[in-house]
Amino acid sequence: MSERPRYYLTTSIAYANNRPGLHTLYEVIGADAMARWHRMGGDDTRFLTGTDEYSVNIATTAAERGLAPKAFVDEMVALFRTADAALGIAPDRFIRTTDPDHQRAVHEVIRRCYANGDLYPGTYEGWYCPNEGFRAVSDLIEDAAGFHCPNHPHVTLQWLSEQNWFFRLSKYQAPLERHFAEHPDWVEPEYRRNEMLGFIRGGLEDFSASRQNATWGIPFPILPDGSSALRSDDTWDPAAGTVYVWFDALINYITGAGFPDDPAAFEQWWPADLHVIGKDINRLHTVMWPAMLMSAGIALPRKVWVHGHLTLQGEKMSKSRGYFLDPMDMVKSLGTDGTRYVALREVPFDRDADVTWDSFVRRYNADLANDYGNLLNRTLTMTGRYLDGARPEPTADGRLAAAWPAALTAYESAFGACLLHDALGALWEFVGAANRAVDAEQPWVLAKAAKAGDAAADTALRGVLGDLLEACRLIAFAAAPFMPTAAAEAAHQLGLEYAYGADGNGGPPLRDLLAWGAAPVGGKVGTPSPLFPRLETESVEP
RNA sequence: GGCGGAGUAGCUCAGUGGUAGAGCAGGGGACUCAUAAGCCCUUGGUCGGUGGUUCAAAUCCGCCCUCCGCUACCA
Repeated sequence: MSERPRYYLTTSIAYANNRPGLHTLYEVIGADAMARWHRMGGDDTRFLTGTDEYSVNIATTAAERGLAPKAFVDEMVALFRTADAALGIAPDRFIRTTDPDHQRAVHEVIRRCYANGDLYPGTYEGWYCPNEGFRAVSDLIEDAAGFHCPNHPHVTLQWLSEQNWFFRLSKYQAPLERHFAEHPDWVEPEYRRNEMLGFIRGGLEDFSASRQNATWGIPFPILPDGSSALRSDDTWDPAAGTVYVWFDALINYITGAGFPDDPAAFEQWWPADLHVIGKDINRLHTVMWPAMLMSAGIALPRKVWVHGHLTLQGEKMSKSRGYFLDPMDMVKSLGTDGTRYVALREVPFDRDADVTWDSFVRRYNADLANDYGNLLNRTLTMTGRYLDGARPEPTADGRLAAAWPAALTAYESAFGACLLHDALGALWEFVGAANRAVDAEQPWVLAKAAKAGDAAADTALRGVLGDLLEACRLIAFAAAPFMPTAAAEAAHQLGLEYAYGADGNGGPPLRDLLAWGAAPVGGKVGTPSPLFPRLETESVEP
């Protein structure tokens, strides 16, 4: 087993009922950048993402399209995988809840919870909207005619009851409160933690862990009398019902770590260091999931990070209503790295943000084309023209050498706090410093004097260009978790080796490369070519 | 309704007692290595409203207005 520190992080699994939008993949891009940061940093890293594929809704949607549920989700999952690839997302495993090992994991968790007395047969009753399923009374509209679903006001609601297995969440109120108290930063940002703590303190009800009549789901492995639902012909008795999606979906995180098939792997990877999730599923991850794990006797994840949502022109993204950004279209216009950058720079990772296509293009042009890409381009052009491409060494006492340590510290600190937008902001402060240094030092003036025989000017010129090349190198490598392809290309143009693989593994510990002056001595720079071509707003449409 | 958060320049936000800030967008300028990019300067705000505390309030307190989050069986 490896001696390196290990790091296991996950995204939530995407509901495979439609093709993916940027609002869904935003989280995966962020987690992928984090995974790369750890891989490049030398950690033994495992990054899990995937799809949530069961549920009554998916079975219904599949039927509407005339497909078997599995054929339908296969189609959706292919779209997710294509989009992931286009965005440069490199999971160590793409998990699907329809994977066979996930069913084994779910069954094992259920057996453990049952053995612990936390699963019992009961009856669930409530208002049922044929289009949306059971609805909380607080979500319904009440008028003289009775209750109505807010989204389907003309559909008659039914009062239904069904026989379900229940999970004894009520038993875990005190243990959860204790866990929140003893691990104050286990849910972040803090306001998200407080919301859930408030929810827990308000009292917890048991929740359904199975559905009686849903067939598209993992078979529930236990019959109401406690006997196994596995029949002699090796099939599961449908009378036991299926596992409720929200009970099975969360378990993917341990399936993906090797539970229960590979105890050695599970020992290595669990507990997860980080679950990256969206605010809409906070309760599932920070109330239900830890209770399930406690019941099954499994350690709790170390941290849950709750990011915000993207809205498009003030509207919740929704494909059917036209408020939708297709990541594939973005990649077409902004490139893989451009899309990753603007998504993570323009949307604060700790709260909601409204985005527009224009805001992305503006950000791309300002930060990538104008500031960073142009910095690299002008630096390389001057090195080629004034020094015949020979790469001079950076100085130890220039203004950029002095500015770098603080920039790196701010970058790492924001990254460690999951504030990815702030990390990029800190790095781009340094990009600005490098651009200001060009104008302050005026290498073209130095070059003219050097050509006329001024030895001091020649020394100064080499120092300035050495510093600028070093700044470009540091920016490229530091930004590599966000923009891996551009980092490799920038290194190539700088005449430097880029030893990391496509997923960020391999290569030296990134921290070693991020020291001022860590560049190899000597050599020549390559041919400059615009890294991020400038976009004209008018000619680019999503 | 309850609990929590927020309202500051066109946009996104920083600023917790001492004469209003940043980035982007807009305007002007000098330069020229560069992706007509970069750099310098600059327009622009009764800091949601109102009443108080204080020598002094965006900043503290009261009330009001607006917006947002959480408030369990879609996930």
